[in-house]
Amino acid sequence: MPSPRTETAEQVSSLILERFVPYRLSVLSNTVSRAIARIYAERFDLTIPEWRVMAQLGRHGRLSASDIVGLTAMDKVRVSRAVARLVASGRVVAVPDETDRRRQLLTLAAAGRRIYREIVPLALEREARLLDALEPEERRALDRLLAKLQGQAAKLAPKTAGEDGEPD
Amino acid sequence: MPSPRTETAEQVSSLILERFVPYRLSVLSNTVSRAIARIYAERFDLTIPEWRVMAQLGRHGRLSASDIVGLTAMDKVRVSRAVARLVASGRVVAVPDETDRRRQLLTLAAAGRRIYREIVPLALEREARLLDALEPEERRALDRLLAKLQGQAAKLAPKTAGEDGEPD
DNA sequence: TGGCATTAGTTTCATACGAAACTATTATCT
DNA sequence: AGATAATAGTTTCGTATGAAACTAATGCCA
Repeated sequence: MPSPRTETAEQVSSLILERFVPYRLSVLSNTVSRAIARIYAERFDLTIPEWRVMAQLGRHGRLSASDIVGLTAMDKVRVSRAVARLVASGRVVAVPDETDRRRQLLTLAAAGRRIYREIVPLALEREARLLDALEPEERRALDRLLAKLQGQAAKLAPKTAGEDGEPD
Repeated sequence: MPSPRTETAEQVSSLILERFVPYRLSVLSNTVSRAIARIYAERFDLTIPEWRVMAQLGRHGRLSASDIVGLTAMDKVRVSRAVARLVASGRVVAVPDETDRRRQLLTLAAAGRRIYREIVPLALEREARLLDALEPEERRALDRLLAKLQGQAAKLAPKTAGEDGEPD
């Protein structure tokens, strides 16, 4: 492995895509996503946005859609659609908030809780297998790097400190 | 920052999305992507697949579409569409390969080379700004971690050791 | 109280995506 | 050579995406 082009922007005007961090992040993220999305899709007929909504409801109990927007870095359109499907499939219950009739309070239905309890260990196991490639110190380093990069990226990004989309 | 759940799969059946590495990778990748995609889109009316094709042609000179598939982790549908647009916009020239008439050999046209020379420094500058948040040793660590994780993720992934898609 | 700005959430619309099917050409096997 | 498999690349088709417009309810301020 040749020493990477890490010294700021030297090696002027030569760009090797395979070493370009945004590209590598994109490829990695998508490889990982596919591996994990299979669990949700094949075994539970869940999309990733649906899974994220369930994860938040499973952890926090009762939330409005906009709470979930704030928690998941998904935009409200995505959340709205995910919630609609979850309600349609009987995995989530929505009850109107009587103190603010624009809002609906969402909770996992029994079927949703059942699935949630099944998925969580599978998801954690996948994550563990991914991290198997790393030493313990490397995992801590990863944790720190992800946090730092996310903070920096948010500065460079436009309004929508978005989520899924197009990488590079 | 609480010590992360890195000890394999302890803390059983508790999943906090904000700490879940696949999720964090997804959010980061997409935040970075948006920041960078803006350059391509606003200033050059280029999509990311088009940019990737140009990056490979800019570096390697003359390639077939399937060469690019092999180099970019994009599937052939995406490459095909990107190439079609690049040819339509006069940025890439496609000439039939006389020794194998299924193939077309692609090169950057003059307009494509011009754009390529303009984009490369901008892309590298964005990358540099992202990495500004890291110390030099951290950048080296990032390089290593990305490589290791990509290797491991490829093992867990299905056939299509894909690219863009849906994260978590 | 009335009116204007906000917020919650949905719908519309144009675009991107990729699996699968398809066309055309080349490779391989007998 | 003739048939079958494999490869290059395109098209089809159903689905996902998000910006922008929209509906409905609430907040704010004079």
